Amino acid sequence: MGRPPSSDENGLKKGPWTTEEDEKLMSYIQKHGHGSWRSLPQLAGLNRCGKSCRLRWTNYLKPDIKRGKFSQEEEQTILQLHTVLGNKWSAIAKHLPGRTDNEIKNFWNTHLRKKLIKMGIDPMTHRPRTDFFAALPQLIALANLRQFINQQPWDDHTAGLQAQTAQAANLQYVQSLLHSAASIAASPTTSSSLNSLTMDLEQINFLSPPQMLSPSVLEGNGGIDLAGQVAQNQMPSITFDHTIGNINPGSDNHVETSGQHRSEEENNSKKRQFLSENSLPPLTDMAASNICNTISTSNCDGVSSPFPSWSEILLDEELLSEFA
DNA sequence: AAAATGGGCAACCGCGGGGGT
DNA sequence: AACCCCCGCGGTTGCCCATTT
Repeated sequence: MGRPPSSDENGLKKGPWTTEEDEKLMSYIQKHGHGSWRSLPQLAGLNRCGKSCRLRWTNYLKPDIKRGKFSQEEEQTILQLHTVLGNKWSAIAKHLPGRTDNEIKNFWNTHLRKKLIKMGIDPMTHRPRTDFFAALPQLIALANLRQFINQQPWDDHTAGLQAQTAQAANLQYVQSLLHSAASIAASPTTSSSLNSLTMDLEQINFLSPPQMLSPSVLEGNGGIDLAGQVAQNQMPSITFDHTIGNINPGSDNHVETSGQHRSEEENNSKKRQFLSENSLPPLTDMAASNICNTISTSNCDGVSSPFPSWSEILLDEELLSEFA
């Protein structure tokens, strides 16, 4: 597979095209049209197979081909169309004048796909990744960290740091669990998995607000006062506050004490609601509403939505840098 | 400064569909 | 109906260049 030697068994040239070859092909097609690709090379005086000529023409030499970086509008269009069409590059290319299927495919594989993966989104399903391997790095890091901590002869001065580090690792783990939970909540078939996840959350017994770990969080500056709570040997507890659709860690106003009687079912219901509210919208739905106007931010009715689309969020560089 | 690594892009390959005989 | 030819498509790979070590 891939690019073989520079000529095949018939002596036909392969590999990169020279300027001279390009000029021959261009001038021939401009004069005569391409006609039969099979017979074209001979007629044009090229030592190439017809297929190679066709590819060179359609992917590179055609006059209406737009070159250069993809605009944000084009990126959005590709993302939206990909949610509906999948890897139908030629179908996607029809909606992007001047772009070839090959160019779009390359752009997807080298940029957009990686962006989605970086954000924990499965590039094929456009949903948050739930597979074990997606969370593997966090799990390995957590395991290594635990081992490392256990091996260290901690003195008093470093005890706080140890606790903070352990908390940080736990936070990362919880975030990965939340990520999984969000997608599971979006799936109606996995209530048992949801239960096990919420149980996991209960066992860990604390978690961060849905923001990325930052020094300010660790220092309790605008986040949880982890160091303080650890120093007091307290664990912030989870509160599911659906009035703000968020988790409130540790705040006394929201802490559910064991004295407060709430049935298990009610708790589970609230957790499910939280997970559901915090899950990502199904991209296919977004696409279905946007597909009628692939570039505009308007809905099908022509009414502009006050909310950014999923793909718009994806393309927000500031937001992306937070995930980096 | 040199070597290693990674990313981006152009091009090739195999497969499948459509049309002609 | 069966076969062949041509074309288009999606997947994959090698080369080149930039960046990192």
